[in-house]
Amino acid sequence: MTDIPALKLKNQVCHSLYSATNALIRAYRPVLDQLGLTYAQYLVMLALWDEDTVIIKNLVQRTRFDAGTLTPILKRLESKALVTIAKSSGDSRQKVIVLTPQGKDLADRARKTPDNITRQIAMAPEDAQQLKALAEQLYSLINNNLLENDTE
Amino acid sequence: MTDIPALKLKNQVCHSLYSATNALIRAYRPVLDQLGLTYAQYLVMLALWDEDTVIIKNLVQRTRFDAGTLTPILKRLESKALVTIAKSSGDSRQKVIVLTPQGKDLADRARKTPDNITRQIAMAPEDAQQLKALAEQLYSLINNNLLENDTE
DNA sequence: TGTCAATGATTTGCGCGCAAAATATTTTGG
DNA sequence: CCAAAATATTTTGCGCGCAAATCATTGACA
Repeated sequence: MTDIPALKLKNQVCHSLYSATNALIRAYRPVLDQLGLTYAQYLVMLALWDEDTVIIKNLVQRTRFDAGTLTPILKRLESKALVTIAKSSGDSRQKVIVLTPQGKDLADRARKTPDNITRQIAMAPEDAQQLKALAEQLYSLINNNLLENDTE
Repeated sequence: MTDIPALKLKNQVCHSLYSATNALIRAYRPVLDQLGLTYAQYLVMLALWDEDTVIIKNLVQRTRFDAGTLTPILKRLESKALVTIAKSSGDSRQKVIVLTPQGKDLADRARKTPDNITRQIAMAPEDAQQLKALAEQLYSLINNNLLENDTE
């Protein structure tokens, strides 16, 4: 129909990226179901297993989630008794997120998740690493370039 | 805290992919706003500009969207008068999606969108192509391998 | 030919993802 | 000190994304 190559769905990097990401999230679902976590909740828990007792702003930076997205995710993690959410004693605008003992214990049960997924998908490790590097590059380019346009 | 390298957020391909994809969608938003389209609606329109007068199942295959996701998207495109949705005269389980004249005209206004985004982000073309290829590979691996596990 | 499985699409319910607006608290500059 | 700007978080509203259930229609086949 429309013969503009630039408009062909097959030529869109964004479509490949989008469908691959969604497929990957679907692949994680049955595995994460066993932990009682959604994909987004899993990423937040990964961040907290790296370092907890942090304020939400810190999680926004490390997870790259929107604050408005994070608030309800943290509430769900709290209702599953994986974290506590408390006002900071210093700056009371801030809230401090701390893992509960159950939240810490879940790390043991989650230990095999990455290998599990990796084995199922069976992408060559060097390809996976390259994909990660290129995705990181894209993320940086978008943020840096959009930042420039804002401040100019 | 948890010193299991496999569980470190920094080591997760999925996190890089996820945040890059979301960043890319955010980058498209202001551009697509001018066309009155969301990102998902844009992908569906791209598919229809390639080939319209197709049934929904055909769009499910080409866009890689879930049918339950596509139904409301198509309704919104219909309410914007970009497509018509009609029962198939042959098999009346099927619905036929056809671009309206406005829907076709929008292709002209969308013509510069891909270049626009490409220039803004300024990723090296060979990197973008490699990213696309790796994302396609991941998509295929997930679908093929999960298919195998189902039929075994 | 009537029943039963298969197929195409819709609905339901829940959890994001995020822009924009609102709220509460702290910081800053006069 | 105090008003105004800045900061941290929450709320609101809309549009996905998708599993599961449902509905309508068609196909298969005994």
